[in-house]
Amino acid sequence: MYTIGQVSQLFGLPVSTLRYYDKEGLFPDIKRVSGIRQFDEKEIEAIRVIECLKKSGMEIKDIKQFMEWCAQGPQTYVLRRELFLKQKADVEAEIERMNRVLDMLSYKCWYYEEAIREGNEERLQSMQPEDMPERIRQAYENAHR
Amino acid sequence: MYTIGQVSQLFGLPVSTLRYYDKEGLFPDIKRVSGIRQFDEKEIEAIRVIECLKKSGMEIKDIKQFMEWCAQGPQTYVLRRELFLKQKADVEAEIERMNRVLDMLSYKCWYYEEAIREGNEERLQSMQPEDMPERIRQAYENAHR
DNA sequence: TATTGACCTAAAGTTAAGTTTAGGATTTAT
DNA sequence: ATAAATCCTAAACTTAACTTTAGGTCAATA
Repeated sequence: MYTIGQVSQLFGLPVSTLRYYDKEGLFPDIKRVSGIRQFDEKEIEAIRVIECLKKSGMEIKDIKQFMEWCAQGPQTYVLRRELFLKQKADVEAEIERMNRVLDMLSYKCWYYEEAIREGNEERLQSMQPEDMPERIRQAYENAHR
Repeated sequence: MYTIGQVSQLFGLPVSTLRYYDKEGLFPDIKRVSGIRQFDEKEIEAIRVIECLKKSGMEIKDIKQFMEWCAQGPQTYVLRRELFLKQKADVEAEIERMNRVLDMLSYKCWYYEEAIREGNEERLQSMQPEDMPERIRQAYENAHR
């Protein structure tokens, strides 16, 4: 239903990336008409899943494994569910880590607001957590443990 | 106060990585005693910041730039604050994307639970969002827009 | 005293995920 | 019918962030 160029537009992915994915086996049974790839609904959903699994930290070769499981039918449902459960746990952990990063960034934003106001870091550098505003102290302590 | 090996233990970072960071200019005025690096509180906090900025998507060369600003004193406070504000916005956006990824993963977990229960994907593949359980429909639609 | 363990440098090697290049074939618009 | 746009492959190249290797110094222990 779509050419590689249309899919490229649709997802904002370079054509070369889509060809690379195909070469790596991520579209195991994509159709071709005189050599030209025909992306249909199956491949479109595959791309959504690829983007999702990539952002969840999976490598291309493992995504390929998943695509092969899909081609193998019902006997791999359990494996596929396990995979998604694991990625879900990984992403939840990653979001937690990102929230800690956010706490560090919030603390640093506050720190430089104060430094700008005061013209130096003297007071800030010798400040103990208990002397910080409550919100900042919590961010600081979360980021520093 | 710490040797490179102790810092390596403390942060779970390979010694080679710490040397690499130093070579890339991330510890601009680390002290040495007869060639051996002395990591003190300043470098320890630098490593926490490096980890934070790296996870927020910054490259080593830009982190180096930040370390140079720190060495330049109060005249770069504003630049440093801008930097942290930008990274904070980036991380907030990233967390939003990760929540969408999580929605896709939740949908897929549900999908395979059902597929396992039913032994095939017939019904699931022809299912419209309005026929999905509410929680799943929302995840599906958030992941597919 | 000799050997072990922790430190050092410089330079080469690795890895993943693309991207670019070179050389064609095919399709679409004029 | 011809020119421009879009498609194709294979292979070389790129980049960031490390990691490994080879060769060496130095301090404490057996």
